[in-house]
Amino acid sequence: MSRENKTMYTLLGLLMYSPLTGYEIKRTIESSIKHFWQESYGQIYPTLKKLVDQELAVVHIEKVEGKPDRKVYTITEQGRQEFINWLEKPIEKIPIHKNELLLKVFYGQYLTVEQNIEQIIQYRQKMEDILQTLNTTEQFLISRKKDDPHFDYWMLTLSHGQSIVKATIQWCEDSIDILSNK
Amino acid sequence: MSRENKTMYTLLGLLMYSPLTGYEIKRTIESSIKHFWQESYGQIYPTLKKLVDQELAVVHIEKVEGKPDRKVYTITEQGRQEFINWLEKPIEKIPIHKNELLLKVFYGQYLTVEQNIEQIIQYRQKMEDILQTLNTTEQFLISRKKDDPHFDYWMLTLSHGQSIVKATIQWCEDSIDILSNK
DNA sequence: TACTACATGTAAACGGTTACATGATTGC
DNA sequence: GCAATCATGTAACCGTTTACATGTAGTA
Repeated sequence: MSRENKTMYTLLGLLMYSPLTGYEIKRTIESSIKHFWQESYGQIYPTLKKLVDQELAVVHIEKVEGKPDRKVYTITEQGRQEFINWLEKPIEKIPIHKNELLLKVFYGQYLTVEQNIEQIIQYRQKMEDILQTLNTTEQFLISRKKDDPHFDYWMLTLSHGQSIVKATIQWCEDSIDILSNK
Repeated sequence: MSRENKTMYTLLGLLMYSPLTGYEIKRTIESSIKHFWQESYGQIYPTLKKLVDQELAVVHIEKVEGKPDRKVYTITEQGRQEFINWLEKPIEKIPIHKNELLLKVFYGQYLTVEQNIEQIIQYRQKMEDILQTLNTTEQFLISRKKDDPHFDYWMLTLSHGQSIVKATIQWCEDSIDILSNK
């Protein structure tokens, strides 16, 4: 079995909720877990094929007039067990995240203080944009999904994003202060 | 030129400080930027070769009795310019970080509340371990490097790590509370 | 005796994105 | 007429890690 690749479980988890096509899976990811998880078609379609090979899902083809066939994937009982099995396991490694801004800050001495501050200001702006998006998603969830049994868990992933981004913005502000007093 | 690979600039940045061998570069990374940046030998050695090819660095071989030759790399004037050039550019994309814990939380409805809490408790423990390491590094920096001209910038990268980890621990505690009241 | 530190390097595999191919329908 | 949406899929490439090969010297 693969060492790091969690695409299989990502797809199984979505199929637990309802049968989906590859295209719908991509769209669903885009509107729900995008802020901490992404999958490209280059991963999704081959993985769906694997799921069928391993009998964790079944396909049935829906013919639609004037459009390409829809290949709808449905999770099997085996698939459900495999998914729950993964879900119950504690996570092993927390991989580090390469952060280019921090790399530049680490080498900050080779620029002027002003240049460093400018860099951090631009980073803060990006963080504020991300926070906006998260807040919009939160409003959407509250207004449209608050009766969904998954609601609380979806909100937890959102509030994680908000916490981290807010902490990052605070760090930007503190850092700008520190550099300004140099 | 490559689209995403920043290994070249990472190495140039270290060589700006002093000439180093591939082995020393690896060790230096381990003790300074490890918490937000990693490079493996499989990246370092081929990249050093490229730096020499592009005349951004030069090698000279030091023969040591009883040990393999040391290949010491020194940055060239061209290399310094290339490095500063990269350093001045604002960062473009902020890639999202795949977070397996959040993926599991997102699918939390398929487990019991207790199982989710347990998962988050274990995650918090890992975060506390990371915080410990960061604090130790901070003490080391303060006691041994506080007169280094890079000190303030090194501290900024450390405090970034501390902020994010603390925010994550806080999120864990809040989430455990929310789930306990379900 | 075995492990760690020193030191260099490569090949294979893995995980992932991007670009491309194909083509109908709907809305501006 | 053009862009977007629906829909499937692959090939090429990129970035990275892991495992291996090689060998000495010191230490527990």
